[in-house]
This record gives sequence, structure tokens and C-alpha cells, in this order.
Amino acid sequence: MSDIQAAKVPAEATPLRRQPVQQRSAKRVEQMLDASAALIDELGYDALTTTLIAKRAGVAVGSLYQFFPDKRAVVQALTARNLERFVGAVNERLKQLGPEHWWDVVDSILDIYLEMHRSVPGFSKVHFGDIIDRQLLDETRDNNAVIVDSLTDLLASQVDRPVEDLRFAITIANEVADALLKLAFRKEPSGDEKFVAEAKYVVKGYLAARFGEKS
Amino acid sequence: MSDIQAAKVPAEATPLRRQPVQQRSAKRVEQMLDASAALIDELGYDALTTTLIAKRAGVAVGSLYQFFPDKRAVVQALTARNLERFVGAVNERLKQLGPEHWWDVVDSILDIYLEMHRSVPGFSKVHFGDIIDRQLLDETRDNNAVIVDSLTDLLASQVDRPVEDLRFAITIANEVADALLKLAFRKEPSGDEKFVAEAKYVVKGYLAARFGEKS
DNA sequence: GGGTGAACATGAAAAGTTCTCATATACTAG
DNA sequence: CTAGTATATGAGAACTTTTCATGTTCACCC
Repeated sequence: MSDIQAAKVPAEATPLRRQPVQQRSAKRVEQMLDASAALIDELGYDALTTTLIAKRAGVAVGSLYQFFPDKRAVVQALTARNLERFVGAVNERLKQLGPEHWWDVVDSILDIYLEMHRSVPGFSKVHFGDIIDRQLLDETRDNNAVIVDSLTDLLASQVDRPVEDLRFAITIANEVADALLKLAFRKEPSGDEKFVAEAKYVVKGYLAARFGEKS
Repeated sequence: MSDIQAAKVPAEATPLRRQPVQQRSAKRVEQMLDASAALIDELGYDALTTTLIAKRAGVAVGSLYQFFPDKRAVVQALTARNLERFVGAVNERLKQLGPEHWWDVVDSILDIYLEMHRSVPGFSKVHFGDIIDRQLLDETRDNNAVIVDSLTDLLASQVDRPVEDLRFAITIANEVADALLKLAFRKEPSGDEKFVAEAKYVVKGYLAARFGEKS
């Protein structure tokens, strides 16, 4: 089973002004991201403030600007970190399971996604570029594409279809899953079960229709 | 065919500090919203500035604050206006057509939605509370619900199902349509045809599966 | 362990935005 | 025509974002 591309969230998506080299600063950057995540959860994106982030992270404002060019870059970095974690978790899970029917792969992925919604602060607000990439920054272009490409690679060996058709279907499925699960979490902070179930149903139904039942 | 509830976008969603009473001021408020829409299209939400809005609208900043309590309220009002226009257009269309198979109703609605994406400035960025209601303001709660309720009323007479099941299915369908069409417009400014077609396919497929083929 | 340059930390203040308010003008009813 | 309300305005108060000069810590070398 080919590993999902390590999702380094490449160059252009690394808006850091300076990459932290020493450990202490790397840790500080993490703290800043943690603080941002917590604050976004608590106050929402609009009420987010660089001063607040710094205070919460226990650093001076200047330190923040040592690494990030501006406020948006912080949120962007948070987004990237969430994406990395997600892809990492998916890899982990798939390694454990070995080759499966694609049906189960989809299930695993949705479960991981759910798990992150529940356990990662700020995840439901800024998973894959809701606020930043999608809404504002069109050049960084589609964080989702990273995921879609990874999943396409993954399923390409199991489904007998032209790769481009596969990628298209996965793009659609990804978007639908994202929208529906977000809806579930809007309805209820822990994810409304009825909506979660329907999300799974819709996604699997769509993929089954597009791929055919056979693996 | 029962009219869609006039979508006054009720009390709590009217965050105006003062309702314009005289015509000149009503017109000015419209100008401010137009300016906001244009600027959001051009610069994105984050780069939006009250000063810029005022300048573009040809009024003083103070005038803006005469009616809106804060910047977000402006965008919220823009959202509300878009919603009103959408519901209005749907009503219009349905009045013209008379009773139809729900299949055609869905088609009409999707077409109107597409049309607005293409012709209404800022629509693709802030249609139904993407930026404001959904991302930040949880108390105003679901603009989408207005639409969903309207559509539920509309279809209730044609589909032989418990109303709550209907509402649920429409909620899902609405969310899916929104996500997929947004994706289509992200891929291409005029709406990628392939994605638009797939959006229609997915939505209709879902509803057909949930309602059964019969009207 | 002493020295050196790069990485890092800091917070006061410059630059930029949001929002208020005292003042002035336009409208409406009577 | 007049009082009373609605509206318009922009300077500046309040708050944010971002810069930068200064001081500290680290990694490496002798």
C-alpha cells in the first residue's frame, strides 16, 4: 500500500517568514498555533487578535512576527498543521489495516475526520482552508487537492477506472463529506449522529454509483 | 402553490442600528451594500475596510455607522439581501411554471442559484452566511434554515412523506448543492460545467433515493 | 571557557482600522 | 413656517496590526 505523500504542505503553503531552526523556537511556534486554535474555538476568527494570540501563547507579539508575516499566515499555518495531522492519521490507520475494500477505506477516513473534529481544537472551524485559502487566498490554491491526490493514489490500485475519473469522483466525494460533516457539527457540538450517518450514506452511495460495487 | 414565506429575514437577522426611514437613506444603505459586494469580489473579505466601503459608496464613514453597528453587520446585511433575492427569484420562477414535478422544481432552483452566482456581485463569496453567520455568529443561526423551510413547504404537497423526513432530506440536499456549486465556481469563475452537472446529478440522485421516484 | 555570528525575544511606537460623537443639514408633519 | 426627527459628516479616540532597534540565547569553533 503506497504511502500517502508525506504532505509536507510544500513551499508556497509555508508562509513562514523564517523557519524556526532551534528547538525552543519551534516549540514557541507550536504554542502560537495552539493558542490560535483555542482562541478561534472560543471567539471565532474575527475576534482573533495577534496580541491575544501572543498573550495566550505566553510570548511577545514581536515573536509572532518573527515567524509569521501577518495574522492570516498564522491561521494558514494552523490549517496546514491540521491537514498534516489528518493525512498522517489516515496513513497510520491504513498501515494498520492493510489492503481493504475501498468501502472500508472510506469508512476509516470518515471516522478519522470525525475524530479530529472532536479532539483537535479549532479543527471544525479551520480544517482545510475554510477561512483562509478558500475565502481569501486563491493563489495557494486548494489544500483539498493534496488530500484528493493522496486518496486517488491510494484507490487507484483497487478500482478499475481511469485515474482522472477517479480523481474527479474523489474530489466530489471529499467536498460532500466535508460539507455534510460540517453541518453535523453545526447542529451539535459533538456531531449530530443523524447527520453523520447521512453523510456516510451519501458519500458511499455516490462512490458506489460512480465506481460500481466491485473493488 | 403556496408562496415561499416572504423571507423578511426576521428581527434578529436585522442587525441594523437604525432602519432607514427616508428614501434617500434607504438608497444610501443600498449603495453601501453594493460597494461591499464589489469590494469583497475584488479584494476578499479580509481586505474589506469600512473606510473603503464608504469611499466606494460615496458617503462618509459616519453614515455607515449610522445604520450598521459594525463592519460584520454590513456583510451580514449583504448576505440577507442575497438571500432575499434568491428566495424572491425562486418564487417568481415557480409562479410562472405552476405545479411541476419536484424534479423540475429542483432543476429550477439550481438554475437560479447558478444564475445568481454569475450575475450578482459578491454572491459566490457570501451567499448564505458563509463568512458571517456560519463562521462567526452562531446565535443568528442558520440562514439556510429559511430556505430549507420554504422549500419544505413547497414540496410537502407533492411528496408523500412525513414533513420532518422531508425537511431533513432537503437540508442535506441544500448543503450538498451549495458545497458542490461553490466548488464548481472555485474551479472556474463562470462555474465549471462538469462540476455543475455533477452537482445536479448528486442532488437529484440523493433526493430520488430518499423520496422515491414518484412525485 | 571564551569568542563570534546567527537565531531568537522583546515591547515601545509607527501605521493602519474601527467606531464615536459633536456639529450641521435635510426632511416631515402640522 | 416651525418644531422635531432623521440623516450626513469627518476629526479624532480607541483599538489592531506590524515594525524595529535593542538585548539575549544558542551553536560552533578555537
